[in-house]
Amino acid sequence: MGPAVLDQSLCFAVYSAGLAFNRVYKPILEPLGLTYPQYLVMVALWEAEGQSVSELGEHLFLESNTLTPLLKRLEVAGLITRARDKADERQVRVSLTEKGRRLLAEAACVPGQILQATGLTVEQLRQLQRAIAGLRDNLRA
Amino acid sequence: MGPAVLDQSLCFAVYSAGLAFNRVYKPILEPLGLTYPQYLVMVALWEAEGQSVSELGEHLFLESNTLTPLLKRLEVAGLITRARDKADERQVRVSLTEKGRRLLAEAACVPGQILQATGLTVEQLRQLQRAIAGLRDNLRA
DNA sequence: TGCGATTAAATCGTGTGCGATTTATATTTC
DNA sequence: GAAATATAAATCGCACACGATTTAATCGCA
Repeated sequence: MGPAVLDQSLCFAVYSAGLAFNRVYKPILEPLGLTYPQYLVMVALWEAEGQSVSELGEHLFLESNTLTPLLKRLEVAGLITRARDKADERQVRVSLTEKGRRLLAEAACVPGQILQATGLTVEQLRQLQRAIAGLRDNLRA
Repeated sequence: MGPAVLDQSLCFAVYSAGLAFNRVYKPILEPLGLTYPQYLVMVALWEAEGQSVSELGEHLFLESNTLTPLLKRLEVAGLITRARDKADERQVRVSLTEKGRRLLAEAACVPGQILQATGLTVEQLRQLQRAIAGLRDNLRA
């Protein structure tokens, strides 16, 4: 191990950038009553309502052991409903409540605030996003 | 929210890449008996032994509420010792045990395995590391 | 010198992540 | 069509993260 190994490690950069993002999101999402993973679920549902737990998991790279408790908290918060699929009762369909739909308007300003905090231009951001998503896909392969 | 908002979001890319890294590290670190955050602490200590909890936290971007329990687990595992600083008893100095020092040899192959999993060249990796570390530093500013 | 302010860890409660297992439903296969 | 298999969620236990508070030691300054 040479000097400053951590400082030069890609995985640590990703890890610590994740922590930093979380800390930036926290005060922004707090007025909405959401944690960052909960916000991700809401974003996924604003895009496509009625997804099953597995489908949500495919989009978020999470499984039911993480999603089920999180979804229950969103349900308690009155933002979503969870109901067994009539055609296949193994699946649970997740839908938005009216309150959950209304939250979209309040959340509209979030991406802009985050963009500002990154200190990047839109073009830099797009490029970095692609590189990191590619890295993630490599890691998952 | 347009289509595939998540897929185009930088923060989600960082978040999901972090998850993916964690999953790659898990089976590699399991034989060493370490989690990824524990591995980071060990790397920091292999670089500089005798750091206080705060100093470790500055390197890892963590605080005592996270580090204290983690360090206690490393202590129980026999890899480190924790002792109050004689000159300033508020601080706790973290040192390696002989077992902790020996683990460095076993961990030597880890970075190579990770590099392989990223599917990147060393030069691509270095560039991406710099970009993400820069992003993190912007977010922390 | 003494006492209020500061600093360093630790503690506590909540919310993720995830491996392993369990439960319930659907599908396959004989 | 019944038993074996497969699939979807849920459950459980453990280890982070982190805001908020507490405890203990040191510092600062009148």
